[in-house]
Amino acid sequence: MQKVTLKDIANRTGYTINTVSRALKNKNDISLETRKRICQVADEMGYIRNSVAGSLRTGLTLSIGIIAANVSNPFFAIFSREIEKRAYDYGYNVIIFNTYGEADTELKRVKDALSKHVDGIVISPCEMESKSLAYLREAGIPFVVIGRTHGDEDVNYVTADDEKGGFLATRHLIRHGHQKILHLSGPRDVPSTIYRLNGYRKALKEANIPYDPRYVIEVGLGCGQCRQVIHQLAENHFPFDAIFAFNDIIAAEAVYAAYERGLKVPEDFSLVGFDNIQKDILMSIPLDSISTSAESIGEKSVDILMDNIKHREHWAVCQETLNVELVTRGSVI
Amino acid sequence: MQKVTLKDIANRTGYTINTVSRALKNKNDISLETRKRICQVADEMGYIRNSVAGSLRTGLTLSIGIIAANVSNPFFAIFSREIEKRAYDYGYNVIIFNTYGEADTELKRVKDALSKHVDGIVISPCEMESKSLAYLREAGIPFVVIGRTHGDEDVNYVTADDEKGGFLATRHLIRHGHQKILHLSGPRDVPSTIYRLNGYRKALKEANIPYDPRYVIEVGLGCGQCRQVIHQLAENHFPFDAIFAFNDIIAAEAVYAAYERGLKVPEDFSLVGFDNIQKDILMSIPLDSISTSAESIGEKSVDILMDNIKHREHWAVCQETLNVELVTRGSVI
DNA sequence: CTGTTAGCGCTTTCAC
DNA sequence: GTGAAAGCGCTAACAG
Repeated sequence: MQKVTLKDIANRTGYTINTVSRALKNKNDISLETRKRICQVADEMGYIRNSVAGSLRTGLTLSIGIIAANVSNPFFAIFSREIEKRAYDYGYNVIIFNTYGEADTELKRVKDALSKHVDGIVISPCEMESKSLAYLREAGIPFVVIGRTHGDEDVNYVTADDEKGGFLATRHLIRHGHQKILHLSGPRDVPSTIYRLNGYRKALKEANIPYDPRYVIEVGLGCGQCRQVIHQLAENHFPFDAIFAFNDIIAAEAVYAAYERGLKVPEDFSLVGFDNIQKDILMSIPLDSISTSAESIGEKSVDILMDNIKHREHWAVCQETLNVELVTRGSVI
Repeated sequence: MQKVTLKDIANRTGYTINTVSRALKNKNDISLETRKRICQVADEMGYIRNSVAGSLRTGLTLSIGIIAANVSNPFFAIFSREIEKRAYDYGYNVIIFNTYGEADTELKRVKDALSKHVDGIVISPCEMESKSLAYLREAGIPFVVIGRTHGDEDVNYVTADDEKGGFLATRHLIRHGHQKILHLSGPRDVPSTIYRLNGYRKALKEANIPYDPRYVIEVGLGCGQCRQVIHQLAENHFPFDAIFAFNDIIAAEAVYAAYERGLKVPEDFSLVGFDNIQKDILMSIPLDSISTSAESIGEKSVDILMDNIKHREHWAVCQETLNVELVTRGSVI
């Protein structure tokens, strides 16, 4: 099928291209009658606006990019969904760019996104001091960093209140009488790791439980790393009666590993995760977790981006730490 | 920062826009020296190609659309990742469009995608007789339907060998001595549902186990529906010693529900799922499942699309049923 | 109310 | 080897 353009409609109706364009936009400097006629003909001819041409003209593509490690990771999957949905409400599309946690790939993908002229970018950088962020600042495109705070005063970010989350999770375990609480911590260089750990320590302190560094174990985010850790602990008969995991994915892995050794949650140990992915994805066992309470990170990111795009030249920086709350399902007894 | 265009580079180097364009494309009708010089200057000036302009000119956007119910569903999350990765290898980007299983939304999103001038579309239609598909055919854009076969001879599709999968899953359970095998079946109007059920029946027949329709229960794909079913069965003391679930997500939900009633997998019943999402996402318990054996559905879809795009005017239709195999992890004893 | 004109940034064809 | 010119389809500014 031939593509129908404004020109075709113009030829058919006898109006000029410009009039057709304005009529289809429902501008009221075109008579109602003409508008109706033109819209009808456009419809008949199966006209679909070529937004590539429009974008070239207006300088806006009405699309944003998501740059993250891997959209098949449930956290990012949910995140992408949230973003796509919110963006849609603003009339925006979403292009996904997976970095697989590689800095080089990340930079390439940032350039790809820029080349596609996305109007804004949501990025979860794979490194703290990321070249990509410097690049994005240079480029002068609106972007929001998510999941990790950022030193610079002039970079947008959205993150959950990690310290409070860590505190709530740990206090929850303590209140159920647990004392030997393992913290399966995230990668050292991720800010959230530090904050969640701080929350953990704060809760211990509040309960006068001495902090024992052997109970904090760093777990890579790669698949299978947590499993090893659990197996090793079991091997050594390391005593613990509860786990606070850096996130729900690590928690799930802990359950899996425990299962392999004949340990059950919550009978053999209680467990709390983080991110509450279970609000969107069923996880085969109930898992207590920490969730942002009002808006989600994805939604907030889009709101910021849209604000920035609207105030093209001088936008306001927004650094948001979202409130969190505990969600209980029964993995703590 | 001001956007750098070919014109800027032309001004700076003294060459014409055209020469710059050709030089950056490394065309060999430009002298090597000039090419080097121009590329260097482009680099210095931080030039990023405006692919919107290029697309308008060439008619190709180098992006494809994924239209599916919901990318936060693990199956589609993995699927999107596969597609994004493969597309990237071809120099393509991916735009996501969530339909939330609503036919109206789906059609809108198809039009959005067409408006964005994607070069091709991978779609998992929410209805069997989808208006969207008719629309896509009209539009003459390459598209691949996934996950469900399609009556029309001239529509591309990729699907797993559902019947074989259903057969392998059920035979696996039978071989472990199970006789009272529940099949948590998918929605009636999804072709895969029928095929997987056929496989189930075939395996029963092979083992001379009479088919009992009470053992096939249709479960909606919405969250929580499977849970109800399991609870009801438990309430009624309906006897079963194994479950073959339509997919891994339903399987996960079954585990969850069973857990709530104090039943464990595999001690209290064995369980097999479908899609093997666990190859990418950890599921807290080991789950036997059915997987496509060589290429994945996502990869194959992209390959087909790229072939269609290349042979712009008269492409070959490709209807592919991918071979499947059983993956065991210990949820069947 | 509608038409005219110009141009977004790139690629392609053809000429020199 | 390089330049000149045209045009992809749309929109914005201005004219009438």
